[in-house]
Amino acid sequence: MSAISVSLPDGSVRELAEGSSAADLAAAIGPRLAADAVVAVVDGAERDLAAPLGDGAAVEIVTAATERGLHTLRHSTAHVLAQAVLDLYPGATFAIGPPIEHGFYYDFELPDGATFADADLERIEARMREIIEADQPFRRVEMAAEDALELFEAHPYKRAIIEAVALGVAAGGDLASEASEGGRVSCYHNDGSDGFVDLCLGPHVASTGRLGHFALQRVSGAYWRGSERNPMLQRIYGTAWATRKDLAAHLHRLAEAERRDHRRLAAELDLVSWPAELGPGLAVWHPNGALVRTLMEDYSRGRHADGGYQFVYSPHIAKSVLWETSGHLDFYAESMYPPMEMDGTDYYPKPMNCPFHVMVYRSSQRSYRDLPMRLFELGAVYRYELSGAVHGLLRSRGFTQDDAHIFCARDQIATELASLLEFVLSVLAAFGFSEFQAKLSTRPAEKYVGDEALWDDATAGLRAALETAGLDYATDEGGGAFYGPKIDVDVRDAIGRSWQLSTIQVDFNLPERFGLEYVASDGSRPRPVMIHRALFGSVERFFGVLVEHFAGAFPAWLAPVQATVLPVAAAHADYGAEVAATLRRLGLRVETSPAEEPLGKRVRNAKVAKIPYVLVVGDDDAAAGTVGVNARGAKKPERDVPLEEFAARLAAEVEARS
RNA sequence: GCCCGAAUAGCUCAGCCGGUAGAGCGACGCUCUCGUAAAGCGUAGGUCAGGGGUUCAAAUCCCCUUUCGGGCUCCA
Repeated sequence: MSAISVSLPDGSVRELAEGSSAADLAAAIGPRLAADAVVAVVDGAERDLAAPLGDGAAVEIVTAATERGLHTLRHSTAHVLAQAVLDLYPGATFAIGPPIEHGFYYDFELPDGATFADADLERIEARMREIIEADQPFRRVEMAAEDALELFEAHPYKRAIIEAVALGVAAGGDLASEASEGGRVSCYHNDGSDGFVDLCLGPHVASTGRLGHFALQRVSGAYWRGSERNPMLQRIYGTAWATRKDLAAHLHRLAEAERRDHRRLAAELDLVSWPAELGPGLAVWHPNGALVRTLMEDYSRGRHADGGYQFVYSPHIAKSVLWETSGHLDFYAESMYPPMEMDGTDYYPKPMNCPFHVMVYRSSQRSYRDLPMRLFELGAVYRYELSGAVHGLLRSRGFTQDDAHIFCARDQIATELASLLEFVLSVLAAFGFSEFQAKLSTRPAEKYVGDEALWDDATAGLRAALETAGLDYATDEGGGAFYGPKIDVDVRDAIGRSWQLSTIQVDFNLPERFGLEYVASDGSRPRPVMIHRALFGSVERFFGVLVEHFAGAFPAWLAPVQATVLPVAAAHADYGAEVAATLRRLGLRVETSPAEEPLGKRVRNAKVAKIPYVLVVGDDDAAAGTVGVNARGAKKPERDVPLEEFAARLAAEVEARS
């Protein structure tokens, strides 16, 4: 028997018997690797472990410890889900079942339009565990597309995929992962099953026994190929991990996210509510929420004043002619509220503030000496969001943009962008965010306005700003809007979720449409460039993100109540009032709670309200001018802290915004 | 907008196969005056989201509407 040699990622070379597979290679390297192996990457392409290796191949054994391995694990688990559903629901057919972040899903169609209920998940999951227990091998078979069409005769969605990927019938791009190209497709049989076979490009784990740390999560509807013109399929979502521990950690993160849900905390902390009478996506702000919001806005205004911005205001509605000129009625109409007619003219609620700021710019002749001109407004906008898309403060129909528009000369773009990005990051950092991820979106291939040199300049400016800021960023080639390139900034919150907040967009379009110009030093009249910039994005959404980030425990500078004073008994009420008054004179937000309830109860109430400091005052304190300090998060309370010392400490904490 | 699910006291929820509404917390009142996460007793509070239908009888079954949740799509 002749031998083949293959190379490993570390550069070493191994001799194997001809016909050996990646699984054999893993076994030859060590039993641990053989057990952990999920798939192989052979000459750069993912392959099943069972696939025979060619002489001279470069082979990497992939374990579930890597993203790639996990991906396969999840993909294979999706197949097991499909097998379970087809077993349990006669007449069911299946569509696609890819791995996704943290898990997988599979889309099905049940006979006679039947649907899954949450209770079905238990039954399906039990069947999946039986399939995993049976340790069925995944066996790859390649065949001509025509044969596959016959094999999947009873499954119209599979047939559609085959036609799309192998026979050139137009289809959505994400389906390409489901089968191979060139008139041939691949399928995976589960040996030992009741003849289950799925159309799939692979690769898969060696057998179902390799799987197991998964949970089915929910069922929902999803359109075939994501288009609302297509039939609605039944989608089942699940999560799958390499180890029991990873699965438990993921489920714990989900529970933590639920605990932090801003809609729940908004009710518990009396911040915001959504009365049904207002309609979807429309909130009212209660005193506590409004106070936090005011503090956020005041801080933002202060920073903008320092940053050379000028404040402007604009109305909530404007005549249709404004939106015709701006182009919004052409490309944004479906997100706009319908017009209201008055005196024979249509007025539209504004979905954006930019045209108004353009009006401010255009209100008088501008000189190069006026540039860059930075206009800022906390502008309320209204957008028609699909009713099913509305979600608390994070997605609403009315919200307030912290919107700035910067008008500058072409040669000022780069410096302006650099200082702009630095400004954005510095303000976000003040709210407790330290991890950022940016995305640079460049010129679309087809439809765009402005000349290429201008795009190149602006894009280079954005890139330089990102690099100066030392920001981690990805480039979305061709992902920019038609009117200019942009940077989006995501922040990572306390439990690792990322939120898209800030955006910096260069715009060559509006200055053109509104015929903006300025008088240059040589007397010529060039067009200014406009930069749109939202920092919080939406004040409401940013507030919601903050609530979740802090789990409702706002830092002292933002907390609606910074300290609560609890007299031990009625006899200490006067001293308690004195303590509260002293702190209030320093501008601190302090409440007192009289001794009508037991102290333990009042401490509990303060803790539940997530108040940063609980101050307990009794005989000793009244005599010595001290307070007992029970700080949020501290292991045990401090006793006999001089009032001046505590006041200075809280004032310093507020000042430092820590 | 579409699919699935949900809506019972201010909040969290119980209420089975239809027989006519309950708890805990909260609020209010009285008692208790207390050194660090829930004192005791009492009172009020619900057209069971709204409307229609089936039935001797509907919180419960059916239809419509509204709002919410999870998705699809979209996005700040």
